[in-house]
Amino acid sequence: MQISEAESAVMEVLWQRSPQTSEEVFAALAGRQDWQEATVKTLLNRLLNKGAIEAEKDGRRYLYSPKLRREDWVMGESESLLARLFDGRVAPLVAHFSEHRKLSAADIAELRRLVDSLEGSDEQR
Amino acid sequence: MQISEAESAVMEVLWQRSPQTSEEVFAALAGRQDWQEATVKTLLNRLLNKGAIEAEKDGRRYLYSPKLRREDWVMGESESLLARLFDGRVAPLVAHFSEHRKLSAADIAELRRLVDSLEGSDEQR
DNA sequence: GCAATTCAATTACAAGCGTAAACGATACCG
DNA sequence: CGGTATCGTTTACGCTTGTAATTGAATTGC
Repeated sequence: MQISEAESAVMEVLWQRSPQTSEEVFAALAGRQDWQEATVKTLLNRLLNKGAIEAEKDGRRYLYSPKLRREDWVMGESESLLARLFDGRVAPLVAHFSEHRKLSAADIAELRRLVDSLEGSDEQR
Repeated sequence: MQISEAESAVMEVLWQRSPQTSEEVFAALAGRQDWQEATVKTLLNRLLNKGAIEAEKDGRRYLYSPKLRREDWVMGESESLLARLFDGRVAPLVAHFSEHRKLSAADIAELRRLVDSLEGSDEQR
């Protein structure tokens, strides 16, 4: 499921809360993206055709909800990036950030806590 | 500097070794991407226009070299993904992978080594 | 020197994307 | 009822991308 940049902004709104009408989505987007309402409608339609969202009729309007789960999308995007840039593994990405001094002490502490907890409940076989 | 998917395949070849002629790039790509030579030339030209590579005349042909550094490109792509999906931080990405059981024991060990070494030489202020 | 070859540069063309306006059906107000 | 507002649907349009073929300039083999 290929979601474009603009489409993903709409998805984020629906992931936050759903179902929503196109007008609500438009309102939620205002400020961040200053699109015309027509633009939002186009994006909702494209997402519908892709099967990323679904629409339920409510009187004369529609209520839109995600079908694609954010989890799955995030995982897909992440794995794709890791595959293309880091041989598919997470550690080299972390290493790359550290080599470029992009890790704060807080980041490192957070990573440590994570790693600690992972080593605790390991042995997944 | 925006590099498309197809263009990045060409960049990877040039990052591996440079300078190279268009024919060498084409040869290096064969198998992975089965493009016509014309396609490779188009991509080289687009990269030239974008300023991502440079060409040095060598008789009647050109030798192409990267101008954009892989490091910088990788960092840009990575930061963009983190910003869009993980609030700009690395740890949540790692957490997401672990929650979805995408981390092998080897990955975890590698992360631990990394974190250990980072905590050693810390205090960057 | 002229034909054939070889490069790079130009042009092509369909699909996807960002960004909308226009259209058409329906519902509501008076 | 008939005009008007309100939705969703269709159409639009320029830009990028993937994928090439064509053209034009230069070089090299006879």
